[in-house]
This record gives sequence, structure tokens and C-alpha cells, in this order.
Amino acid sequence: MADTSKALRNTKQRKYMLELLKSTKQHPNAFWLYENMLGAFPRLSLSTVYRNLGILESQGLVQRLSCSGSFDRYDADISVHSHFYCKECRKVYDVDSAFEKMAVSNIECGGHRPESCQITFMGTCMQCLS
Amino acid sequence: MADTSKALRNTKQRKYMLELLKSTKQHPNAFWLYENMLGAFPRLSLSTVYRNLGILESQGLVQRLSCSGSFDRYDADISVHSHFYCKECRKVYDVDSAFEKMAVSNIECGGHRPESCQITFMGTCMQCLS
DNA sequence: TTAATTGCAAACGGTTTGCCACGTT
DNA sequence: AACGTGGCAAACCGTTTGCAATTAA
Repeated sequence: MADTSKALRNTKQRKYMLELLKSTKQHPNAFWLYENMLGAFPRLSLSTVYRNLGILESQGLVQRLSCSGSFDRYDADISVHSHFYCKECRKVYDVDSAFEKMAVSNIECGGHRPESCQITFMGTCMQCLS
Repeated sequence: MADTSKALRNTKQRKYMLELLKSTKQHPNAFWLYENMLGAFPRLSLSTVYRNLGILESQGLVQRLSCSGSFDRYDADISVHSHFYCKECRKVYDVDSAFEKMAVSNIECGGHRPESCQITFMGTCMQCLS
């Protein structure tokens, strides 16, 4: 998707986006980013957000989480960790269990060569339980 | 999505779909199912496929796999197992590692209540390696 | 200067929905 | 007969793309 032969420029928009992503513990989607950048960039367009998300992802600065059925979410925390998806409120939480380390270091993958691993728990979150 | 108060009927189309899903080791998307049912149901429409996938999913007979960026895939193997997603050929493979059993039985999930768990490895598959 | 990037608008593609006829129970 | 379901077409919505103007290097 991103052409690595290009000399990337450090755009205000892209810089701002990455900071925004790093500053939140949420796992925003493209539209959330768009809305939260409008203050700083009143003429911002959604396509810019999408294009920059693609660039950041291909640079490995951002992780794309595909949440079943709906829109993708993005996470600037690129450390190895799992996610918990609440089917009630649709929020995504970080989960730090012991499995993902084992899973990622696992090379017993039926002969395939894994590069990364996403562990997603699904259920009801703490907040929705009460 | 599916109304559980309804008395579901056993339609030819739905029965056939489930058999088709069970008969393949692939992880088909809606369109694959559509194409492979056209022989038996020449007037079949895509929306029927989608509606029945929703019903089967809510009955727990089928698992929905969300593959980043593109379309969803479905799996009639509802046993606990992981998936390997090849970024080259975009195929999805079943992987039977030891982790998922541990992961699903894990209740140390930051206070949330997990009901299921999807482990997805991403990388290059055996076939594309050679 | 020049090539990457932006904003805009239109296209795209997978999925959902409204409607009415059909077929299972 | 009653009502869940199918087919059809249009709507939906998140995402991508073409293009001319802008801007970082």
C-alpha cells in the first residue's frame, strides 16, 4: 500500500495524528481521529486520516485491529499485548496476559512463518457487568 | 441481530449453506458461499447468504473471523483453534497450537469476563514461502 | 523547484434493509 | 392460514482513489 521508495515528509497532520494516538488509551477508529483533529485542522479531510493511518501502519508505528463486522481500530501501543472486545459497549481494552508472549515466540505454526499475532478476547467488560 | 423469539424454519438454503461450510477446510467469505450455492439455487441472492450467516452465527453454529481490512470469513469448525492469516495469498489456515486452550480457560483478563478468544497469527504461509 | 501530501468529491465494495411474493410449519 | 424466509433492488457506510492545489524538503 505504501511505497517505500518515496521519501516521506513529516507533515503536521501526520505528526499530530500519531501524538493523538499515543495520548489515548482508547483504540480509536479513523472517524474519532478525524473529529479530534478538526480543532487543529479545520479543513482536514477523512481521506487524509486514512492515508496517514496506512503510512503509519506500514512504518510499524501503529497497529491495526480488525474488529468483527464494523470499522477497524488503531493502536499506537505496538508492544505485544492482547485485546479485550466488549460485545455490549463495543469498547476495546488492553489486556496484559502471559499468553501473547508465548504465542508470538511460538514457531510451531504448522509450517507457516508467523510475524505477528493478535489475541482477541470477546465477552462482557467489567463496566458492563455491573 | 437475530430475533431469538422467532421460531426458526429449516430452509433448504440454510441447511445447504451449513453443509457447504462444514465440508470445506477453507474459510469462505459470503461471496464464495453464494457462488457455490448458485448451482443448487440458481435464483439465490447474496442477501440470503448474509442473512443466513447472521442466523447461523447467532445460533453458534458458525464462527465469524474478521480479517483486517477486507471482508469477513466464516468457519463452521466451532472448536477452539487459532488461525493463520497469510499476508501474501490472503488464505486463512487452521492452526492447532496449545495456546488457545490455555487462553480461553484464562480468567485473568483484567476483570472482564471473556466468553471466547480468537488467536490470529499473521505472516507468510508455507506455500508462499517456497 | 519538485515531488509528496492535502482537500475535495466521487467511486468502490462488502454488508444491510425494505418490500412483497413465496414456502415451511 | 400465519409468519419466517427468499429474491430483488436500493440504501448504507467505512474506505479508497483521481485530481488539482498546496507544502515540506
